[in-house]
Amino acid sequence: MATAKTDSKADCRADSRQRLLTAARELLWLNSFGSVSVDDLCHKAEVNKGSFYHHFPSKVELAVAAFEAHWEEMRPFLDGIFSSQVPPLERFDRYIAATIEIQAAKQQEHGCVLGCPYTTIGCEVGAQDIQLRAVAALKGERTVRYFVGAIRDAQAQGLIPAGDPEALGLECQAYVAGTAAQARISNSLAPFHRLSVGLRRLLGAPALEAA
Amino acid sequence: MATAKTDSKADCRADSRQRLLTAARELLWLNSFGSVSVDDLCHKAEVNKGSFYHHFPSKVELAVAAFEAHWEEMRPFLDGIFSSQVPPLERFDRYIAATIEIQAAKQQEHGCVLGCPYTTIGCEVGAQDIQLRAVAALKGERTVRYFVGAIRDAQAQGLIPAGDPEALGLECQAYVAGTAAQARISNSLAPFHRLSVGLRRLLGAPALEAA
DNA sequence: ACTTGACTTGACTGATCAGTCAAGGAGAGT
DNA sequence: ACTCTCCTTGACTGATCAGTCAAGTCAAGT
Repeated sequence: MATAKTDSKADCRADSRQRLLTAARELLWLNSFGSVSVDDLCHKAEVNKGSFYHHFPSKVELAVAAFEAHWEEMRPFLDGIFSSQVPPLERFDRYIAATIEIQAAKQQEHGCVLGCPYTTIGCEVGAQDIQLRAVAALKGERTVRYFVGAIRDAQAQGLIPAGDPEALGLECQAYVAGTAAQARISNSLAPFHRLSVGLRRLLGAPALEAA
Repeated sequence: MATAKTDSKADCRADSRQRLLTAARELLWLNSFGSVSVDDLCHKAEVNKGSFYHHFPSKVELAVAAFEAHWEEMRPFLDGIFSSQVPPLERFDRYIAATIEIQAAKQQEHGCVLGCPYTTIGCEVGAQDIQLRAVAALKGERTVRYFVGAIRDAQAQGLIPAGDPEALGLECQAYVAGTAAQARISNSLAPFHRLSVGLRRLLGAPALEAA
């Protein structure tokens, strides 16, 4: 009883920060940074304005923290997908499959395709907010890091032609990000389904045999 | 004198609509839709609020009109680049060269890389504004149309392997849009300089010989 | 000279914005 | 029982937002 009481109180109190992070992730993914107000975030998180500014100095800081928390949550999952234990080209396939799964779930939930929140917000703020743009840039660099590792292994195993892995990884990231943008703008999952074939071609890998 | 007087008056009066279109194009390209206010647009165009709402019923309508005007302005130029008289793969090279030129000029002007305004705003509004998203989608479709034509010709001439031109065109557009997003987020022209090599690989064309 | 209609002017409204603040509640350590 | 610190509450400020409006300007048609 004592512990239960303590827990529920702690839940009610200390979780408001966590609830704000979750609310930020959801609202900023669905909408844009500019169109989501602090009041929206507070309402969604069931938190008062004062509490918001107790935990975060500004809307930007909350967004940054939310994205960082999201990354920390995704990292183990992505580490698994891009593990050296997985055949290089299969890593891309798994990454695409996971992306489609996530996007389809979001579409089911919200009735529209959401795309990549980092790309969306990074483009939105442009040069206006250095901090947010840096977060988006960081997400890109991290993704490229996964890609480059897979590309190096694929080249070493002769699965794809030799070539600058860094440049190739950046190209792949651009293609994936553009696909997400295309999906959001056309409100369709179809672009994601072109990823598998397109990425292989971009990598210079032989096309998959028709199954 | 009489004509001069009439002209200058006409300039002062009837041009406010045009000035608003120009201001919208500049501000919406540099910033985001949500962060540009009607007051900003009026100030930039040197037009009063009332005049704004005389010419356009809302900020969205101005943005739509500005993008449409921009397209009409660009069309002859793009028609030239993607002319049937130009060798298919060279069309892409010319398109990329023109893109880099424009982006470099904008960077010079504003101190930062701007990317593609259609992709940026299309992603930003997402499902929030159907009208603006439709404009962004339309821009994508028009670009794909150019690409598909070039791809068909390239395939017919045996420059690239056979394959669904529509799907390939969409893949190319995703890659180009993603490159623009990457450029804006990383505030660098470098992604654009990877386009030429990457696009050829995505198309399945043989790599260019080192010159 | 008079009318008409397109365009401009700038003040105005009410809503919403980000961010502040003083006051209070509650667990934890003493 | 006392205090300390973390957290919450909700009203508040002043700025800014999109959009309205009545009054006026001006050129062109008659």
